[in-house]
Amino acid sequence: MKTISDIAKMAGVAKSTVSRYLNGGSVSETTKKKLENVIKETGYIPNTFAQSLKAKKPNIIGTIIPRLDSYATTQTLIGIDEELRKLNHQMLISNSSQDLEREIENMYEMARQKVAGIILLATQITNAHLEAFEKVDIPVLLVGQEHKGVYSIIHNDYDAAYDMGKYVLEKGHRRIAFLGVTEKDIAVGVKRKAGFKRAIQEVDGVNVRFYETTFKIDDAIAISSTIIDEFKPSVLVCATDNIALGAMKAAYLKGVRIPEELSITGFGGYEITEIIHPALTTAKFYYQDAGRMAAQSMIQLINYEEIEPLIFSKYKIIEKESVDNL
Amino acid sequence: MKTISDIAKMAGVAKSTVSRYLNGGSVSETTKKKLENVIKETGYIPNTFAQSLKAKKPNIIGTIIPRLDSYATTQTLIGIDEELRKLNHQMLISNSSQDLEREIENMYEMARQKVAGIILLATQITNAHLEAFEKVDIPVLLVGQEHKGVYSIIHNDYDAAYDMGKYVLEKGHRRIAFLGVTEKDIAVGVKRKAGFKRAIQEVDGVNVRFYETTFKIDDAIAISSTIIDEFKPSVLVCATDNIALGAMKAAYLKGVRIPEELSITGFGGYEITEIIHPALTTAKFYYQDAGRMAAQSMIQLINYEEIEPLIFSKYKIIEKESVDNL
DNA sequence: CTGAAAGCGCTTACAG
DNA sequence: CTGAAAGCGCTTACAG
Repeated sequence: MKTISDIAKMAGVAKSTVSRYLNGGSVSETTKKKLENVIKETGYIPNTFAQSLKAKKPNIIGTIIPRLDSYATTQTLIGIDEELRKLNHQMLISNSSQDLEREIENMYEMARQKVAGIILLATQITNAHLEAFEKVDIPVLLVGQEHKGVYSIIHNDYDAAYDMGKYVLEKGHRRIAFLGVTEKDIAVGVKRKAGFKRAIQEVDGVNVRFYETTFKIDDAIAISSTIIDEFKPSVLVCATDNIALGAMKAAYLKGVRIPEELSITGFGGYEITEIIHPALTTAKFYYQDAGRMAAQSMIQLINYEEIEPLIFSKYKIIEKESVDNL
Repeated sequence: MKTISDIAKMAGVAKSTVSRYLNGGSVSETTKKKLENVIKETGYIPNTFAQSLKAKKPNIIGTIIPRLDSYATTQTLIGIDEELRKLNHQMLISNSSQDLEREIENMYEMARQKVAGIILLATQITNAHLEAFEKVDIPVLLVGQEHKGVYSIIHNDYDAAYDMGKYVLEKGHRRIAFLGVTEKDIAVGVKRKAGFKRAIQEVDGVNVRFYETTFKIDDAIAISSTIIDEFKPSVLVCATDNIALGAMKAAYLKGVRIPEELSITGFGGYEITEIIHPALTTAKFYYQDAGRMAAQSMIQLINYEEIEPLIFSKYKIIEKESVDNL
């Protein structure tokens, strides 16, 4: 691999001249031509490490994700990536495979690589996280979860769940199962349940039961099957679209018709929910938008601009065919 | 931000001693303790750029992807990421958003960032690609497409399509529509069609028509609807699972029952194909495996070991409910 | 075990 | 417009 010195030597000029040429400084036409040729011939590519060592502000934003095989994650990444590119910044992705320790390690690793800031698609915030936020000494922005003292962009889980609760009640459902996830996940496990609960509490005569599962479709299939047998709800409100897909599969396997015998709802608004039949009624979150907002906010943070500590991304109840009007 | 000099000064030792401590060299117990404390207090994080400038072999492998919102892509990435981690290497992802020029730029950008090698989840290989492969002067490995003179890992599209063709023929189908994609995509557009065609040619009395669509579900819905009206095939062989999902949606919208009135098959083996009903018969590709193989091959390449120029990833016809036995 | 020094490949004032 | 020199934050022989 050629270095700037090689190029300088070959062109018969000083390193600094090459550097100036590369960075658009003032260079005479003749040396410009010479350099152009030498660089083309050699296929010279500057070493970013050496550049960054001297350079001004780094322009790489680190994004840490819990997993890659999730619609919400990839959509958010697309939003971040596109917006950062517009703002002349680069995105570095690091996957922690749902391992909280690895997530922490990744933060330190990124700090070492001198990213300008870190966007964390968060699931849980532990003390080790808070300590890392302090130590890395660069802006950190959470997406999907909020935490006191940390800039956060969240989906409006509570309101969305409240609206979803109201919606199924309006459709006449009174025997309702809610299939949620662990409360360690504040956004999905706590907020969606709480918003839904509040809607239920505003109405009398509702028979509601709460269940818990994981984010995995297979687990959702299994427990949904049990719920259908045990409780026979008229509607099954699922905390994510994937859980809802599992519930639909369970219903199908048991020969229970949707929505005639069982209504099902989700949260997320994954593309697939519109393609399947019956299409799924769900609370759609705008992940790409949230990603774009995250990118913008991060750029503001690294420029020392003030931003809101807590930003809500919007949502919408998408009414499809999976809920029966009783 | 503290540097190694600051730490050295604070601990009253030389920079080299700090460096040795950090890299597990021999350091006395006392200075070890001292350093430990100073580093903990200051939250010192070494600058990777400076490290890499000196360092031996870089351990970052660049992966360039055409898009993020694709099951095949994310699964392949997971495989690469996991395997690289095992082999003590890091993955850097760069998304080209289906823009071939950006793909090329990303290659040069990665070379500049001194990645050890580049894994390209390829769609098309142009001359500009070949030129970039030369210039970056580091190992390049294609996944999903093959090209003479370039190390490639491909799914066995041809054989899979041949098997799929045989399968639908065995099920008694003789009025067959094949819904493919542009031939610019050698793997999906050319190979899957060619393998299928060969199977068809081995049997007499088959009425087959070939159609073309994009990778987008919406386009597949539209054209499938036309195919159903115009040609009334007994089976619609789709070049990807997403296209098949679109076809299923089209059938549903028209009230055509699957598989009784129309059989449908796909390629890919996306998770969702098992969840929907009827579950989709498809040629499953093992994307995570392919990703793992890519990671292993890349590590061999950067260590100057010999590898096969063309490696096939395996596949399997997954028989589900979407094909009728006539 | 420890330190002084050279060097990795760049950039950036500073002279000329 | 151009070059010599210092320096970015590390690592790595080489002495001691």
